[in-house]
Amino acid sequence: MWVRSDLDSRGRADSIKRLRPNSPVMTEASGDDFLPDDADRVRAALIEWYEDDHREYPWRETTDPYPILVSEVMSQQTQLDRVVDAWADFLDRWPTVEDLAAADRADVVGFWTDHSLGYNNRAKYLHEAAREVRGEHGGQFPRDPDGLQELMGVGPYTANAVASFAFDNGDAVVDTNVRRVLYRAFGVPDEDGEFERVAGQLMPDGESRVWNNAIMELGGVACTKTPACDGAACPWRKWCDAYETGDFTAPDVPTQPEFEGSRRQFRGRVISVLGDADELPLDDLGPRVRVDYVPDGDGEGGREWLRALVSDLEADGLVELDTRDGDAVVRLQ
DNA sequence: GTCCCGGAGA
DNA sequence: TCTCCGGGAC
Repeated sequence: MWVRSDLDSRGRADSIKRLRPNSPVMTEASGDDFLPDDADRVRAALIEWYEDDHREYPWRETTDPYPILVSEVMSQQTQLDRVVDAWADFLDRWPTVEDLAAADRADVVGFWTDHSLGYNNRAKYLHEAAREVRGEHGGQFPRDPDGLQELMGVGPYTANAVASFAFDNGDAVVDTNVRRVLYRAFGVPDEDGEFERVAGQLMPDGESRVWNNAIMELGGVACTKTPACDGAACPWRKWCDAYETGDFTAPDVPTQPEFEGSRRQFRGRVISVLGDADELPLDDLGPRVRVDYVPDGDGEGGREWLRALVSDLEADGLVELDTRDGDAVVRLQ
């Protein structure tokens, strides 16, 4: 059974908010929060899932902060595929932070341009950061997020990432992937510093390296904009609000496109989904067609909305809607 | 994601 | 003055 099937995530968010302001009985450790009661199982499940299998990137094989910083800066603007080559070339040319600090700015910017790494301001920042490490830190990177964040071009995100991956000494990383995961799984509201607060509470103490890798991997391969819960064997399915309700809305998932275009788009998606799943119940098809599918919803994105869409496709001779045994099953015609 | 700038409020 | 926040640029 669902541990929290009686709770509505938004209603819960509201009640939490009323309790929170400076309530003396509310402490970080009070446990009254968005997380399930068995949060330790949630943590263990994710780490196990990550360690069992994950994408491999060369910068995950080092704990040297310099190459890690380079990878983070590059990743902020470029698809990971392109970063892999550029990263290797960059380190080939400037193997250490001292080498980079000694380089001419124009060469670093030139490298950025030659490798199509986007806004060359980043190259400037990276070069400047290297000089700060040399000049203000004796050639050694700061080992904590606050120290790292003082480096040019290093904000809260990158500071935590480097502190985590290099020194296993970071706080919970909060990027759009993590926000999406927390919003969907536990109904964490998109307001104030709620993501940061809950993310920090969820992260196991002193395990920032594996944890931040794992939760970002989750958002990167399973809890994607169009979710792949089953395909990626998401370890949080039994705790996940969105998996339970079928509502995969998220802060970074664009809301409905123009009505006319959307209908055409959804028709196409139905066909595409059915293409690699021979037949699907209506409610399984729904979430794959639109992330904000809610079976019980009565308007756009509800079961009846989907049934109507499928009926049109059936009339066009594209799909088959089989309602013989109680629930409707859709397949390609 | 980070920086910078301009406006609002203390 | 100084800090916080939104908005835009890179």
